[in-house]
Amino acid sequence: MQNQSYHHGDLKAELIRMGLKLLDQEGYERFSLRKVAKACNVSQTAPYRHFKDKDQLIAAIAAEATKEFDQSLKQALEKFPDDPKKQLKEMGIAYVNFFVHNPEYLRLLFLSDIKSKMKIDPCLSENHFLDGHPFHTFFNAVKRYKNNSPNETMGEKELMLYCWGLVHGISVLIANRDIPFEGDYAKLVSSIMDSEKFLW
Amino acid sequence: MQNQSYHHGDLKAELIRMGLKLLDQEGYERFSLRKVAKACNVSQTAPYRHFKDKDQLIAAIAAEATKEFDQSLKQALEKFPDDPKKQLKEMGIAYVNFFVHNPEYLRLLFLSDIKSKMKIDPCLSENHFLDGHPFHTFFNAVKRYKNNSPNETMGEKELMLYCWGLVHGISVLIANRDIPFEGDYAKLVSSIMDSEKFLW
DNA sequence: ACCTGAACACCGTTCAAGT
DNA sequence: ACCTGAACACCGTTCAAGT
Repeated sequence: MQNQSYHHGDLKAELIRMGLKLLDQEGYERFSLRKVAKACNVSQTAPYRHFKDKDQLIAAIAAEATKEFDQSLKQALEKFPDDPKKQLKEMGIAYVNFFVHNPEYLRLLFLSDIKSKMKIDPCLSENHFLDGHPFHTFFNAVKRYKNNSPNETMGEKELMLYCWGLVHGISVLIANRDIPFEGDYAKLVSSIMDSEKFLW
Repeated sequence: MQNQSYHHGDLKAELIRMGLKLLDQEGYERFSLRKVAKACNVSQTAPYRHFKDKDQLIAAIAAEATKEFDQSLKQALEKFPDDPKKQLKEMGIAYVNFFVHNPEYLRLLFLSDIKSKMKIDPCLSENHFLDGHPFHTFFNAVKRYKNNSPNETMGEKELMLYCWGLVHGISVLIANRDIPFEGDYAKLVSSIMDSEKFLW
């Protein structure tokens, strides 16, 4: 497949791809630079030609995961192009589903000391408001809902914190198995999302 | 103060206390057994008399943090002994405040691989339903609210996931600075909690 | 420009040995 | 029973050296 990659300048992409894979398999806490290098069949110091340090590799991997995440959210929006409220609900469900199926991404994107890892890619860092960033995608959906719902009393920011906070919290609790309920989580979640009491 | 502790069997408590302090100062990712031992003026292997491995120390520290957390929640409940709805709201605010002021506890309690660290203390593990555990405290508050609100259409479990998820998500986003809003977070949060649209 | 191997400081953990 | 010191395997990172 990628037979022209080794020793040819594709190592950087290879490290990111392999890193993502190992991170998924072994978990964030057992992730190591040396393992990634070994898995790519290069020496332990080879990654330093492409990344300043371990944190920069992690940042690059996080940027990749962020891209996948953003795509999942956008995909959900497409289901109801004309109904901002349904869009918001569908996106919330997609949010939870994404992290339930990729629990290690939660640690990668939200729990690591990303502060120091943020400088490498526009997907991370303070430019949350650029297109391609989940925050941007999510916030836009919230704004469309707000503009379309004259009876909504909450402001955009409150709505954003409320909606994101809710789906994020639910994702963490379910993906991490911190909340000990047996049975069908999807049902629980969608029953929350469907409740007319809330904005959904 | 604790002059009779070294070489006297108090090392275990000392390790937990010092571990909590170092975890707060240096963060979960830079936490190390050897540093804790050195800070307690014992050799690097001394902790192994009291804990099977590093994870068991972390579990003991997490149990301590869990206790503090539970006390914060219970304290909030006492403000409105007769109003389950106000209690729930007040507890939600306390939840967010606790983690905003102890951001490292979020990593400790919810992001670490606690699965493997759970066997040491009743505060963790599957006995979420025992008294002394925040889950128990929170769930009871939800039940009281539900029993007192005949118009509430959501079931207990949905309410639990909804309430816990919401305050947890908000805690993570604010404590981690993942949501880039300038200004007064407390105001945003309490405006969400005060919204009559939601059960609060 | 890109990669390697030796080296250093720091980990977690085990084990034989001391009191 | 409780603690120490040497030792081992594994880290991240630096540096001189190879192509």
